[in-house]
Amino acid sequence: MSDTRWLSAEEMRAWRGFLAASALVNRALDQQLKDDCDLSHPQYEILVRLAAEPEGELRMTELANGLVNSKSGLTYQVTQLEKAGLVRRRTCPTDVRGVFAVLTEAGRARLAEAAPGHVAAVRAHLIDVLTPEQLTAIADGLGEVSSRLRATGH
Amino acid sequence: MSDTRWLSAEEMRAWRGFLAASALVNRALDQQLKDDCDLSHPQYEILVRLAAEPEGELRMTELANGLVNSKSGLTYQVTQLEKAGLVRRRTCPTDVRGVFAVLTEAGRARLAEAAPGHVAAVRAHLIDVLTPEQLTAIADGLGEVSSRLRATGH
DNA sequence: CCTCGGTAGTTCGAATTCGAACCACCTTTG
DNA sequence: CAAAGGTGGTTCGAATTCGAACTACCGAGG
Repeated sequence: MSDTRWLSAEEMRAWRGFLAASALVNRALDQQLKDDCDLSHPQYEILVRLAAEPEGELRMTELANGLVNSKSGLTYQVTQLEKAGLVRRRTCPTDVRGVFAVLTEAGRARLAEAAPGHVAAVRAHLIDVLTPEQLTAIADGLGEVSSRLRATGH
Repeated sequence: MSDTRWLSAEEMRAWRGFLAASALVNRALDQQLKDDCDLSHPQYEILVRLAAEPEGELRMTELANGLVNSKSGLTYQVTQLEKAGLVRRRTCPTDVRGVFAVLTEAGRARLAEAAPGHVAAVRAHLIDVLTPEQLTAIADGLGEVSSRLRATGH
C-alpha cells in the first residue's frame, strides 16, 4: 500500500460529478415529493416496491434488502406510512415472526397521485439532461457498480 | 400535465442504477472512512476542500456552497472537526460576521493519512468498475446534471 | 422433547440532518 | 447620521438515520 494510484483528471471529474449529482438529485426529488404530496423519498420508494408486487405486499426483510435503508430505518418508515394509512402490517400466517407490509387502497391512490410529478422531476433533473449514449452508459456502468456492492457489502 | 411521459425500460434502468449506486457507494465510503480514520464522508469532503485552497482556509459560506450540506449542517460539522482539532475557526478581519474555517496541521496530517484508503475505495467501488467510455459518459452527463441543479435550486 | 444456533423485526440511544428563526453586523439610501 | 434591507453564521427543534442490543420465534440434532 505504499504508492497510491491517484485519480486522473478524467476520473476525478467522473467522481465529483457522481458525488454532486447523487446528492443534488436526491435532494431535489425529496423536496418535490415532500412539497407536492407529503412523502419522503424513502417512503415513496417503499410504496413503489409494494405496488410492483402482485399482492401489493412484501416481507419486511425483502423490502429492506432491495432498499437503501437499514432494517431499523425500514421499521421506522413503515410505521410512518402506517400512521398515514398508506400501508398496513400483516403478520405472516406461517411464521409468527414474519411481517408483511401491505399497500392499502389509500396507499395505492396516493402513489398514483404522486407518480406523475415524481417522474417529471426525474426527467427534468436527470434523464432528459442526458444524451441517449450517456443514459446507456449510466445504466450499464452504475448497474454494475450497484450489483457488485449489493453482492459484497449487504 | 394530463398525460405523463413514463420512463422507458432503458431510462428506468439508468434511474434505478443511479439511485442504487449513489446510495450504496456513499454508504460504503462513509463506512470505510469511519472505520479507518474516524471521519465521516462530509467531514472528509470539508478537509479536502480546505486543503485545496492555497491558504488552507475558506469562508463558511463558500464551503457550504460548493458542498452538499445546508449551512446549518456545515456549522455542525465544522464544530465537530474543531473539537477533533483538525480545523480551527478564524474570524474575518475585514468583516466581523465572517468566519474562516482553517485547516490545522493535524487536519492536514489526518487528510494525508486518510486519502490513500479513500481513493482506493473510490476505485474499488466505482471508478475501476467502469469502462473508459462509461467513465467519460458519467463525467460529462452527471457533470451537466449537477451544474444545472446547482444553478437553479441551490 | 429439549437445547442450540440462526432469523425476523423492533426498540434503544447517539449522531446527523434540515429549514426556520434569530442575532449581529454591513451597506446603501435618504 | 439614521433607518432599512441584506448577509453571514449560529441556534433551535423536529425528523430521520444507523448499528447494537433485544425479544420472540423457527428448525435441526441429539
